[in-house]
This record gives sequence, structure tokens and C-alpha cells, in this order.
Amino acid sequence: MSVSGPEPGRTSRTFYLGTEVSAVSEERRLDVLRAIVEDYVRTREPVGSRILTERHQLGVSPATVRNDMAALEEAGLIAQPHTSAGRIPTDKGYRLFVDQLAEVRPLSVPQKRAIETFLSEAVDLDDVVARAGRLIAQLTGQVAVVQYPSLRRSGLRHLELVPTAEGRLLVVVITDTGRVEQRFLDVPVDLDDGTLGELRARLNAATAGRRLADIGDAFAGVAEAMPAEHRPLATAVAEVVTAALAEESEERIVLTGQANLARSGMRFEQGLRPVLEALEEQVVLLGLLTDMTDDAKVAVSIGHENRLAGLAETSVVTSGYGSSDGDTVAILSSIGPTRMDYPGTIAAVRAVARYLSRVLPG
Amino acid sequence: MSVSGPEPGRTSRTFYLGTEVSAVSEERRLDVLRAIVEDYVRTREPVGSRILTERHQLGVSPATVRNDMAALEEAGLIAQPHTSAGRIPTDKGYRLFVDQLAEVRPLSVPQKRAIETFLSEAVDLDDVVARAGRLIAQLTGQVAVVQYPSLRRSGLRHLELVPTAEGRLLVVVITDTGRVEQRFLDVPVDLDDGTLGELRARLNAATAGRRLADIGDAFAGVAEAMPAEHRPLATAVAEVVTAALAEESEERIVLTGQANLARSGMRFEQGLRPVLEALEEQVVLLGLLTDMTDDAKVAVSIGHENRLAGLAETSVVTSGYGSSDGDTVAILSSIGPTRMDYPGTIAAVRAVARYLSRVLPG
DNA sequence: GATTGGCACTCGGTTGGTGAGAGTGCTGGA
DNA sequence: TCCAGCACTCTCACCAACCGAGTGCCAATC
Repeated sequence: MSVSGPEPGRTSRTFYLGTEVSAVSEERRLDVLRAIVEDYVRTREPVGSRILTERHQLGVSPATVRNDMAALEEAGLIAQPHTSAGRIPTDKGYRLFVDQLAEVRPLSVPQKRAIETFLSEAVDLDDVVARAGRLIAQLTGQVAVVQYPSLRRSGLRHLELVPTAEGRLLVVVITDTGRVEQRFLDVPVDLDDGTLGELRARLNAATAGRRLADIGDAFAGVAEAMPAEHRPLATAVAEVVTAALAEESEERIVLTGQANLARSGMRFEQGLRPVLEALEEQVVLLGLLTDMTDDAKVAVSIGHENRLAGLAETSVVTSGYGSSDGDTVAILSSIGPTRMDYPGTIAAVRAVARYLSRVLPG
Repeated sequence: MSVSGPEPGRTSRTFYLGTEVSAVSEERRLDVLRAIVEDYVRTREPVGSRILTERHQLGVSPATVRNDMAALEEAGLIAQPHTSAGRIPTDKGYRLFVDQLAEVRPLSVPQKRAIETFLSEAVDLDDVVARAGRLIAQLTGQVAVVQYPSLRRSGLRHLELVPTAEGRLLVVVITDTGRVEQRFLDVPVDLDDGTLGELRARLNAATAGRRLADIGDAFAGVAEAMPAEHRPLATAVAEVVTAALAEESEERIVLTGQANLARSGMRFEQGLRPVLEALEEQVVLLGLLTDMTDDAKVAVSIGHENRLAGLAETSVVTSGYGSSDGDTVAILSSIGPTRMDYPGTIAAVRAVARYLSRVLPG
């Protein structure tokens, strides 16, 4: 294989295949790749040279296509499951397809309207998230993952202390994005209602309207001002709220459409198990999605590009979503086999993320 | 087949098989059934007469067992997949096994301790529910379904009104069982903070500590006392809270361990798809569980006994759980193939339900 | 140099036949 | 009532043969 770069004046696409051919041939080879991806996605069967010439207007004979296929295989873009079978795209082939060849296919107007209507009917945040998941699952025919809006960027609306049985205290945080977080806290049993009320009032007075990220200082002030015997409690509450922000608060996600994985034609070499297991590792999964996502852009991770071994046979399409000012506060994604309808999935994820940003409070 | 009942003085079990045999034979036939169920659950293979006599101390020859098997088959308790195969239990056979033959097998002490520890480490209600699901999924190796505690029986701790963008109001209800519900509400845009604060104060004063079920009257009073121009808003808030109680509030459930369905040896005739689809119909699923569940007792529904067609090849084991005073406020269940370890599953569900009741606030 | 038709080759999937093994039902005797 | 023996059935694993799709290569042609 030649390692020389593209010659001046020619299309830089020669780079992708790495053999020295004319720009015209290069162009056609990429057409062949696109045709292979599209056919394989549709039929789920390895596609041979004859079929390809019959179904696509390539203007050349099967023999020529075979030569092109050999070049594509040399470049690692397609592969043969076995000698006497057609070709299927490799992860690298899908990557090139997604980056260069896929045509953007926006949703139809009725589809867009359906998204808008369905999301606007939501009655609360849980419902918004659940509906977004159902939309993605249905539009893409795959699994949807929707993260709850992040706490960190939200402001504190109200702090509530609820005493429960057995010396436990429930701390409830209400943010201005409509999200509610709760944590239990062990407290001295001799805590009377009056003291609790006082603490509640002070905490709220000191923190109302602040960003959650910089609430620590406010708490310190309150703790100082409390009578000495209640100072530890104030500190504990502060710690609980801080912890809620730091750790588990980010990890709430909702999965929808797992049944889609079991549909006919969703064959995975390794079976469903690794995929389902990967999806149940919510913390790790969310980490993967977070790393992929860059603001409100749609990102695609294909096959082995995914850190998670269980997702080696799947591709992940994600987008951030958030408030109307463009800030990304959470993530939305669709997961399906590497052999997925990339343009369609990308369009669906993008559309739902966009409407979601519009509907969210704040 | 004889239709005569059991003769006086004989064991009433003759009823189950319906043929006229001695009490001793009847007893042995049920032993055979028990052996078939236990063997089939363990090996996942149809069990024949020879194997049966080898693995269990039945004290009779294979030929005798064959006769007993014929009787059991006649009674519809076991069946043959095909002529030259062993027998497998029918739904009816499992039912008899569960009702009469299964021996209670309590969890080991370390297991119980593990449950207790794991649940007590939960930091909030979401976490309690999530952990309960993981426990059940892991103990039974099946799918766990956990319902959030019901709102209706809870008392109102606090009512919060959060204004959001675009003339929407977020209504947050905090109950004394630690649960938080939220709803959006469209309001006139000219609502200023002062009015909102007043309304919030009045609503809280009028409703604090009341049972959610009888909160309607309290709201009426508040609406009356408000200046005329804000009366509609107060009424709307009341409606939202009422609606939250009446409808969607009951339907929050969490599924865990779906990956277990894809484990080797979890073969379903119809494939995973109908099962996964049934599990995604959360409203219907919850209805099924609710109908099955009778207080804190463990209930079992086997195969075609399930209303949901998708669950025809599965059995459902449920129990209510709730506060320490014995009230059932929610449901917990494990779903697996009809060929499941019933005693083990029942023990796990019961144990987790019990500890859950103890840990829950209120 | 690019394209193409022809051709030998490879290999997976299907079909049909066979034999082993497991399990059954039945019958007659203890 | 139990049980040993026996003939029968049916599944499954194995094997061989065959078919067809698809390829790679080569020589001829544009």
C-alpha cells in the first residue's frame, strides 16, 4: 500500500483509501461504500457486487465494483464475514460514512409537530423526561437514554427539612429548573420542632436564590449564627446538600425502549446480554455519554469506539440539551446496533433535544 | 376419569389428581410431581422416569413412576414436549407445587444481614427504591419491579410554588413519607412574586399536616379567603394537587435486572420480545401487580394466569410493603420464567419487603 | 490506466439419510 | 399394586453431497 499523500489539485479524499487512483475512481469508491452501508442497514445481509450494481446507479459493472471493494477492504472500511459472502462495513467504514457520506435527512413536518405536541403535554419534570425517552425510542426503534437535568447549574429555590421516624431527617432541595432532590440524614433524637423550624427558616433565608454550586459559604454563616448546640446539625445539613450535588445527583437517567433490542433483525453476535448489562451500569454508561457529548451538538460513537465492552456491537448517538440560552444541562441519546440508520437516528436525537431545550423551565 | 370426590377418611389430596387410588399412591404421585418440578427447574431439561428414580429416593422403579406420570399428565399437571422426551410441569403443575408442595426455605443469616445493610445505606427515597430493586434482581436472578410508595396515604408536609419561564408555575408537594411530586401549571403571566408568596403561605398554613386524601376542603377555604382576582389560581393549584394524587402518582415503578432475562438458560419459546414489551407497559404492569397483591402477603401468578399475554411464559411473585404499622403503600415483585425457583424467589421477595417496611420513614 | 467479461475456486447453508439414545406405553407375572 | 421386559417412537447429532452466491484473477478491450 502506498503511503504517499494526495497529489496537489486532487480531492483530498484519496487520503481515506490510501491507494493511488484518480479522483473520479476515488469518488466512485466512496459511492460504493455509501451504497454498501445503506444496503446493509436496510437488508441486514452482506452485500455483493452484483446486487450492488443492480440496486444502485453506479454506472459500472460488478467486476469494477469488485475491484473497488478490494480497495475498500484494503483500507479497512469493509470486511467479509466469510470468503463466499458479500461485504459488510467495519466500524471504520461506518465512521467514514457518518463523517463524510451520510446525507442529512430532517424529520418530516408531521413528525416534528408530533414531537412538539407530545412534549408540551408533559405535566412535570419526570413526565418530560419520560416522554422524551419514549419519543426517541419510538422514532429510532432503539433504546433511549435520557439524563435528568443537572443540579449544579441550577439555583436553589427552597430547602425543606422533614423529620421522619427513628431520628432521621429528610432534606429536600428544590431547584429553579424544577428538579427536586432528597436525602436522609441521621440526627440526634432530641431535636424538637421549634429548633427545626428555626434552622429551616435560617437556611432558607441564607440560601434562597443562590446557585447551588456556591452555596457552601452561605451555610457556614448560618452555622455560626446558630446556638452552639445546634451547630453540628447545620453543618451536617450543609454537608448533605453539598454531597447531593457532588456525587449521585448527576447519575439519574431513564432508559426506554429496551424491548426494541429484542425485535427481529436486531441480532447481536454476542447476544443481548452484554448490551443489557452495559445499560444497567448506569453510572458507567452516563460517564461514557458525558465524555462523548460536547454541548448541543450531536455526537456519534461507533462500535469499538465505545469504552464499554458490552457496547462493542452498538453505536451511540447523543446530544446535550438544556435551557433555551444554550447551556447544556443534561444528555439525551439513542443506542442501537452499529448497523443503524445513522441519518435517521441523528435527526431524531437532534430534533428531540432541541424541543426539549425549548420546553424546559428556566 | 372418575368425578367422585375423595372418600371419607382419606386424604383430600385425591382431589388434585381425580383418579381413584389409595392415599399412599396419591402421596407418591405428588412426590413425583415435586421431584419433576425441582429437577426441571434445576436442569432446564424434560425429566424422564429413569433419571427421576436415580436422583430422588422414591423407593419405586421407573415403570411405576411412568404410571404415576401418566396419571399426572391425565390431571393436566405435567406434559411432554414431544413423544420421546421427558415430562415438564404445566402451569397447573407449578400452581399445585407452589400451593402445596414447596417447602419454605428462609434466607441464610448472611443474606439477611446483607439485605439489611444494603438497604440501610440508602441516602434517599430514590436510592431506597433503586437498592431494593437491585437486591431482588440479584437474589432471584430475575427482573425486579418496585413501585414507589403511594401518595394517597401520606400526609402533606409542604407545598412549594416555583415560578418558571413562560408563565408556568411548578407545584411541588412534599409528603411525610419522603416522597416528592411535581406538576407544571399554566398561569396568567402577570403573577408577581408578592402574590405568589402570599398564596404559598396561605396554602401551607391551611394544609400542613393534613392527609393528602382529604385536602380538597382545605383548599376551598383558601380560595375563598384570597382576593377575587387570585381565586382562580388557588383553585387551579388545588386541582393540580388533586389530579397528581388521583392519576399518575401511582404509576411510578422501577425495573431492575432486565439483563438477567438474557442470561443463558433463560430461554423463552416466544423470545424475549413479548416479555420486554410487557415490562415496558408500566401502567398495565402495575395494574396486574396491584390486582395480585393482597397486603403484605406474598402472591404468585403463574404463566397464563397473568392477564398480560406477554407474560404467559413467566411467573410473577409480588408482595406489598409499607410502613412499620403494616399498611401496604406500595408493591415489590420479581418476574422470571415459569420455570423459576419458587421457594427461593418467594423468600427473597418476602425478606426484602419486610426490611423495606422497616426502613421506610413514617 | 481503467474497465469488463470469463472462469476457476471457496465456502456456507441446505438436504437427506442413518444410527444412537432416551423415553414411552403396554403386557404379563409376582 | 408393583415391576421387569420389550417393542415402538421420536429427537438429535453426524455426515456426505450438492447448490449457489460471491470472490479473485486474468486477458481482452476501451
